[in-house]
Amino acid sequence: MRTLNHSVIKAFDLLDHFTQHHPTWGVRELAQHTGQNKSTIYRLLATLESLGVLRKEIQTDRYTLGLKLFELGHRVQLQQSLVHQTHPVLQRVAANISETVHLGVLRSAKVFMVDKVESPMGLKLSSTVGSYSPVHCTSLGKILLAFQPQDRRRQLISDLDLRSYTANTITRKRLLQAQLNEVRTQSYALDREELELGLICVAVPVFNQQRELIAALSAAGPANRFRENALGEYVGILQQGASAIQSRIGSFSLKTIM
Amino acid sequence: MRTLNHSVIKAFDLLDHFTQHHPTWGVRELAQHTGQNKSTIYRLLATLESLGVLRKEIQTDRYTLGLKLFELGHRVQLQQSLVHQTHPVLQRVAANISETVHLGVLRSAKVFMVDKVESPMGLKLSSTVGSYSPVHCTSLGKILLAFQPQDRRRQLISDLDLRSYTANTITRKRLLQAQLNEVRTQSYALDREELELGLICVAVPVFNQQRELIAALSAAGPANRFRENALGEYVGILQQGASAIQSRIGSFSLKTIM
DNA sequence: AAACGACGTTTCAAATAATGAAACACTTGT
DNA sequence: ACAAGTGTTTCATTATTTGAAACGTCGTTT
Repeated sequence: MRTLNHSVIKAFDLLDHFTQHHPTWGVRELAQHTGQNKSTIYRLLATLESLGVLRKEIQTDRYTLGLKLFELGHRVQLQQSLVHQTHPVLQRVAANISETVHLGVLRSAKVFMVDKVESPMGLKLSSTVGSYSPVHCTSLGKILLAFQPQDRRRQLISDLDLRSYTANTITRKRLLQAQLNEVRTQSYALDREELELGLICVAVPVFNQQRELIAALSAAGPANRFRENALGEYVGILQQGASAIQSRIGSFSLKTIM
Repeated sequence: MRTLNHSVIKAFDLLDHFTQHHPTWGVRELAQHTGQNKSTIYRLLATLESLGVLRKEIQTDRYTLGLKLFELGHRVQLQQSLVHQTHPVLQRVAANISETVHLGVLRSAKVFMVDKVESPMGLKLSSTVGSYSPVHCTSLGKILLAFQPQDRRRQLISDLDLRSYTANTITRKRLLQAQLNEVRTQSYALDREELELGLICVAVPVFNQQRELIAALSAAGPANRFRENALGEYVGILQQGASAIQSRIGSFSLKTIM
């Protein structure tokens, strides 16, 4: 049978607690939060620190993610042919559209940010490669849902938690379903301040040459800079980018990276 | 006493074998290379795969670094105020100088690439954030050595392995010593095809506001584009970037990230 | 000053999980 | 059909992880 190594699982479970939201942890705090014994947590944290995976702040005795993960994480990027191929396209799109551009894939029912290029403007969205966003209130997420095969889409939607972030967030599945149908026919998706007030995004699907959905490409910017009548133009630039990616990645499939 | 978790240490030791040079491993291969039992390796790899830390290629049954590390690695970057502060400066320098720009710090006697912005030119150096380079044959390395406190510098140099990469590589410690003295007086360092033929780099030191050496900033490009009489100009732009970083990072110290 | 509380750290016997040689299952090339 | 190469599973032996309690240290409160 498949007997996994529990210590290693525990270690990575601990690492997952170090989020953008909660970047530092003390021994007792983490022990209490995970329900484990504080000795165990202490030893695991000390081990991870000795490896450079965590770093202990000398003044506070609290732990943070360390450079070893930075190093390992960037080795992955290398081997990820996807990002390597798409980044130049994103740069061009960002330059043309003058807004922050993102590339996201679907991963465990969330939008996983694979790459971004920031807007040249002073006021811009500052987001995070490697982080997750909800699917139901982002343009990337709507694209990634809408172009899923029907049964997979149903499954995903039925498991969704339509948490509300702003007054504009879609919180009813029927409404989401309807909007996804619309997205599929018009081939682009919008997020009108549904995740954050003042933030508007437009996204289009990215297919490989077998016409399998690979990712979604979006532009995001402040609502007051968004010109309603220029929507067609935004979509056009994004679609141009999407097809540039398509011709670059060929028959690349998500199965080769996930 | 300090009793570390051996399983966790072993797991990260395995991860360190997945390098740019050798990105995939099979069970037996890795077992032989580490001198461990193949059952042990098998179970550790299976565990890491179940966590998304490794990914098993379905066709070959070989393992590669997975998206979980990509995710964790990018969480570190966030918390690393250094990169967050310096990236915009690097962008400006890269635009002004039209070459690939790097920011590196000294880590375990090697140059650790913290950030880069690629040249807008077609022909450019394609390097890797999160990787290590030798100190004795890179402009970044020479800066990071030259501006070390004297005793630390002696220690570092005495432990160095002056491996030869090209005919230009400095392989004698006396010569390196002499050049470092020169670097210190002129406040910039050169690498004239010492690591790779056809590649020339210029670097300057980056200090914090306490005048402690934090990092080195370099521009790298093809030798045939390097104009000898424009050296002063390159150095000027880099130094301008270095002082922009200095005023941004304030009293930031390497102790807070390493 | 002394007592307190909160923290990381260490101890040691008991409980548990990791180990490795061998057998197994499977694929690939001869 | 065979051989040689994979990854995978087994199970008794071995070594490690575990957790309650005690310890040392810091800053705050009495």
